[in-house]
Amino acid sequence: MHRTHTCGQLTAAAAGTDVTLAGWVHRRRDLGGLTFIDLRDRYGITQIVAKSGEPGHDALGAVRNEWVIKVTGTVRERSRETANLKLATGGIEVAAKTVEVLNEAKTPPFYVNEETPVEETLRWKYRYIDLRREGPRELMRLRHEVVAYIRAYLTDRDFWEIETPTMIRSDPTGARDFIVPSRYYPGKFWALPQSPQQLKQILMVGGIDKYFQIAHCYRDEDPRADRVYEHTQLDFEMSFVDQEDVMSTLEALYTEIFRQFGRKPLARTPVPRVTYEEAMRRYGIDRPDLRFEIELVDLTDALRATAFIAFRSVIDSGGVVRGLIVPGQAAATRKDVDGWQALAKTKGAKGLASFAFAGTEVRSPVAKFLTPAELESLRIASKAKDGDLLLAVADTHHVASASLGVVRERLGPELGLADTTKHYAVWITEFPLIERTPEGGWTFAHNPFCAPLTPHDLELLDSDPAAARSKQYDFVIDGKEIFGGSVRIHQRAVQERVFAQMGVSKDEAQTRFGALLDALEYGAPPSGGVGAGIDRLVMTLAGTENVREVQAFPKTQTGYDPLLDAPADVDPKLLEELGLRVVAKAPKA
RNA sequence: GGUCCCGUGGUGCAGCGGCCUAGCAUACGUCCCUGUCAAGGACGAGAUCGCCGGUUCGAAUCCGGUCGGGACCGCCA
Repeated sequence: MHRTHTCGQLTAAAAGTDVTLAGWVHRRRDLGGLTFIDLRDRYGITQIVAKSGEPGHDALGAVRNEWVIKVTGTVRERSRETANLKLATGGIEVAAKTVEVLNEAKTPPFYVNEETPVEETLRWKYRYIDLRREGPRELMRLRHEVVAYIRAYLTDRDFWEIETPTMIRSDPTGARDFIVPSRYYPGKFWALPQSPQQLKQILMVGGIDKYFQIAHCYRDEDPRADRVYEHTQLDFEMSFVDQEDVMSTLEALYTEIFRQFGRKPLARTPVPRVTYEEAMRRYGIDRPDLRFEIELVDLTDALRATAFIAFRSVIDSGGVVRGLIVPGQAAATRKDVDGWQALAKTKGAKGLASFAFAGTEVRSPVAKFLTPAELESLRIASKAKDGDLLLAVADTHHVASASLGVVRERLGPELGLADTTKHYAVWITEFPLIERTPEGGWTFAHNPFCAPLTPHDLELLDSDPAAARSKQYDFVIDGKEIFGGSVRIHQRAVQERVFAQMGVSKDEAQTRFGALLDALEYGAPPSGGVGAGIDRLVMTLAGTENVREVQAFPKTQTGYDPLLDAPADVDPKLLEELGLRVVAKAPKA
């Protein structure tokens, strides 16, 4: 061993003993006849000292920041005046007797010993230097501790951790697959899993009963601040359970995770539950941010008799007028409202009407189209207070709600409405089983294996498919989906019925999902589980908005790896063996 | 596929038509200094302002393109 102790370990109890420490030179303070070194490793910082004439003095003067050195010396208690209360080891120092340079270092491209911002690409290229910094290191620690906790927690409760392959069959469901060419089967391809969904259900058929995995998942879609090519999920499944069992198991786990690792407490436990229908009606979104309590209101009845054509026509055709109170923003500028309107339009709104309630007057671009009585009805229906602004959208219930929902999400941070001292968790339940595609067909709302909520919901596929609900449940914190899961369909006939609704024939289903469908015929137990993003969990715990911060070796927004300089060309011989020929070469290469 | 923002010594920022021979902080180098802990002091080296083209008497500064990065929409759990 190169050391007897770490740099975060020594206290006055060790005074007088000889020790050997090894680490990086964090900082050097050379006073001429007296030189100090802060020696750093993952565990902490210890001050090394040598006076003129003492054996280590010359060597300490010669080292530079980030050199790797090994120091042997005597632990010395510091006097009260010279102790450093900011360091755990600040009560002692090591008087150097010998200093061995294990490795010199070039001047680093950015600071290790300061918490100043550095351009991301540079950090990822020199991630090995970045990780020496306290902030990045502590995120790695947090991530490790959370994962270790999950493993221990689930192991204690009879779950088995089982690895599933990272090369599986491509399925054109959901996101674009990353694919890997096969050498034995030229022209055929493996796919990297977007999640181990089918495999974990098959494990349940195999009688594993309780399974989890810390699984890498891949999808080839354009990265964002909070999503990247590859992420890690806690994949989790249990047999002979219904929705309540899975939810209570996970709520217990996550409550405990937030209690142990969260910077902020959970605002409400047990975690409240809201159905999808209620979430859309009250918040206009299926992952509401409950750190602020403003809710959507219905204005249709207040305008039932209006002559204003924009509202009239919508109401006549069965639509609704929905509203959102923006507290205290009666003085909002045209520019503010335009910004919110642009946001509302991204969710399909044709426009966004605003009504400012100031004293007895109601100011609105559309005021001239409404009677005083109607304006008063709006005030009553929206419960607007003096100084409030009412935003309104007329459309179908879904479009009007969703449009105001995105505006609501924006208002929280923009107007500082959110209570940022706590985490606000909520369960969303009773999702639709299927939903309309833009082309007018049907597709699954979450994943194709989600069980109908009741037998009646399965029957609804024949009469009113959009009304059919499922045993899907999402766990949302502060407006972010932390995990989602469902109880699965465990009977082939039911699964095929759901596929049929989405226009997937029996043959096609057999081709794409044959392994799972076959398994369902050999005694599949009822089961349920979740896929829970680890990256997003750690982000939420740490309060960071950027996934790359919680990954050890991140890629850029264009999927480039600055550290390994990947993707890269491969040996043409390899292409030949694989039966591949590059037809078009991207200009970036 | 699209929109917006950014690109200036190693790092982080300022400068936004001539006053820039490009400023500040920090890092880096040399020297002084025996109780520092973001040590202090003195001196020094280091950038033709991402790249290409244009406008102009004159461009880091304005315009167009391009490359790279970031945020977002599309897409995506």
